[in-house]
Amino acid sequence: MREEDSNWFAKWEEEFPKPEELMPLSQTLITPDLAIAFDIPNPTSPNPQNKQQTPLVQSSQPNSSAEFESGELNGPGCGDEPARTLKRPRLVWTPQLHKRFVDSVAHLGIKNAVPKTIMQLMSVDGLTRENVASHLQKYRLYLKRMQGLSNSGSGGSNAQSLSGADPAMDNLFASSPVPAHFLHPARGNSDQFMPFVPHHHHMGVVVGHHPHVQQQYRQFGSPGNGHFDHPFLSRQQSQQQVQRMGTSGHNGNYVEDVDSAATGANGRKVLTLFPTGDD
DNA sequence: AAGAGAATAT
DNA sequence: GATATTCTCT
Repeated sequence: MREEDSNWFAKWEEEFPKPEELMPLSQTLITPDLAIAFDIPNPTSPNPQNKQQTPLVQSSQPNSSAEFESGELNGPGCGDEPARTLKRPRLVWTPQLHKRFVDSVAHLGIKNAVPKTIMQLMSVDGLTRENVASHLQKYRLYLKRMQGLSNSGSGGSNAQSLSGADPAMDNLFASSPVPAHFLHPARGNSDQFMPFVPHHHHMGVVVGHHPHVQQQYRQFGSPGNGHFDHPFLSRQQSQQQVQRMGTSGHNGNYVEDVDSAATGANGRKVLTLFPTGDD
């Protein structure tokens, strides 16, 4: 069909931030606090940069980073558990994260859009299946609600301009467009499935205690590749080599999705990525 | 046994 | 209300 169909993933890929644009994320399996508590020297790089203690959260970049919000503190008394059993802070679904989520779901097709697959496609470090499952549950609710309200010839994809019956709009889900085919059930539509392409864009997952220090959480390079057993390829890829699939057609790709979500026709960039508290 | 989905809890 | 956790069913 159209080349859009054949290259959908290429275009989709372009939506993602390039490695350079991603947050510097230093590979930290152990939280700084934990490391200090155990007198473990920083296993990664010496990190000459002093991490900013400023409570400033998300504003430096349109980085696609998920944020965690730590509800409880793990005092120095309970620091004997491996990081594995440590309780994860609450995941905060930022518009970026959600965008990623929606994109994944959209491109997977409803059929394959199950938590595990979505999670893999999203390739967000630290994201768990339950995180996705939980979000998916809510997202489906949102879609369902929307279907119910928009059945009267919404004509377009902006079903949200119908009755003001979508309070969820101001929260999160409205921040990313819902693919049209989501709004009406799959009819006679052949299942479009695809082998997921593991992007090694690691979105940083940031954990915050309070409006205070943020720590970087673990980073999973779960490529989900089961067929990389080539004997001659012992440890082939670091996450620095970003293999673009033959999309070398154009290189002038620029991210515009998330950022231009609120970009008016004027071309003025209104940063509404996060609640800057300005509006 | 793993995982999806709904129900329930925090 | 948002996200996590538990439970049931496949």
